[in-house]
Amino acid sequence: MTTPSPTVFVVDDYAPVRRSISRVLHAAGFAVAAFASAEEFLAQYDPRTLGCLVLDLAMPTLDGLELQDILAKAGSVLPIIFLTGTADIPKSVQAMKHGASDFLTKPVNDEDLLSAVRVAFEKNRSVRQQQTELSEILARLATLTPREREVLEYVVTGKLNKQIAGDLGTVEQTVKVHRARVMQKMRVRSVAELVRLTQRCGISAR
Amino acid sequence: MTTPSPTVFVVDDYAPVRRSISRVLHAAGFAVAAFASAEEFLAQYDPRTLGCLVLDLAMPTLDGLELQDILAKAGSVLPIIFLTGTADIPKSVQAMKHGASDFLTKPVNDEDLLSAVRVAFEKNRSVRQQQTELSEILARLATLTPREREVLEYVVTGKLNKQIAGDLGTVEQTVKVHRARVMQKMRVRSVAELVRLTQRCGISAR
DNA sequence: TTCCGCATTATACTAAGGTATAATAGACAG
DNA sequence: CTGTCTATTATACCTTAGTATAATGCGGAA
Repeated sequence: MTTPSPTVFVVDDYAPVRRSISRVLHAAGFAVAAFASAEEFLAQYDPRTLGCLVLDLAMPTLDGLELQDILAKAGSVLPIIFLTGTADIPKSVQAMKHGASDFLTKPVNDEDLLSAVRVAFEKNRSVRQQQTELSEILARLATLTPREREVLEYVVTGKLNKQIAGDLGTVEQTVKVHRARVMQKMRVRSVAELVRLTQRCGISAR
Repeated sequence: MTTPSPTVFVVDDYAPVRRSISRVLHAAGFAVAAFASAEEFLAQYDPRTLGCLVLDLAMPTLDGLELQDILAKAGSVLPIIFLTGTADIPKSVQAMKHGASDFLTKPVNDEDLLSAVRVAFEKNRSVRQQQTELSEILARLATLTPREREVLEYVVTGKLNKQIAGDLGTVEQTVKVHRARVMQKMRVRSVAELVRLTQRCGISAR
């Protein structure tokens, strides 16, 4: 299993634009993969790939905004740089509201494009970093038994062992055992660290 | 000292637009304050006022984007809904990147405007809510002595009293005293709660 | 100088958390 | 049916944390 290398995906139905953009990006040292339609891109795209997407707004079948929607619903965090030849303000605003990294107009200035791509790469790197940390935490959480998980939630709200025991209808010693396993499985050595971890994944919202 | 009531601020250099927009908003039950220029608005605006700003993009002296900049630098969280008669994509994108709540085109549909204003009001309400909570926490932090503050930072990283004492070059009992005062002044009863509070204001970033 | 806030230290005790060891019991998979 | 996982409980002991009380020293403000 090969990990795909960071790539700029270019999706535009107009071949000269694809070529021109690909050339500029390639000359700047980026790996580029160009597609003539959103469908082609979706068929090829490996979500694990780092990078960003340079996306034409107006395309025949699936347009840019629709692809943005599809990717978002699929949980993608690939930053999108839109390109458009038409001056459609509402669409640019919608794209930005939905999290587009940037929105450029054709003909696009080379430096603007490269700068946008660099920003997008950095965003992607940072989001992936956070995702990695989050999934590490979730992996640890997954090793907890239901009871341990329950105890965890009480612990991070600052409850005492005896209170937890009372609420769970058991005794303090039982709670201590679960609690010790929680600390061990979550790989922390203090309640403070535990609270930090769990804060990052929405636990303990009470 | 009267607390200003939630208001839609309208800034547009063209009187008919001001009137038309004010009328629509007023009819929908919003308090409205209209200004013919960014300067006039700045002279009158009380940052404590809740609401939002409906702002014309192109104006003679200070334009919309510049006002957005000024407000942002002043720490304003007043949501801005831009209005524009021209189809300038780069400006719409810049406005959105800089945190505009929405960006509408003239002539603006009444329902679009009202809906944008409602969204902006809600954003403002929510941000203010968070600001209030944050300032409450900061107020408590401000009551800590330098030493207590120092101890706080160690506590929320999960350090033991003896470790803290060692690092601060003092003894455990001293740390206990400071620690007790910290818990009292921050009005929490467990380390978990303390970590929660401090997480919200950037403390303990180590 | 005197009062007060701050930091410090000490003694003493209580409460709570953490660890080790061991045993029991139900559920479920092989 | 047997072994493993999970949950439970108990005993015992040690480490930390929390609290109360008291006292000392320092530096700035009145």
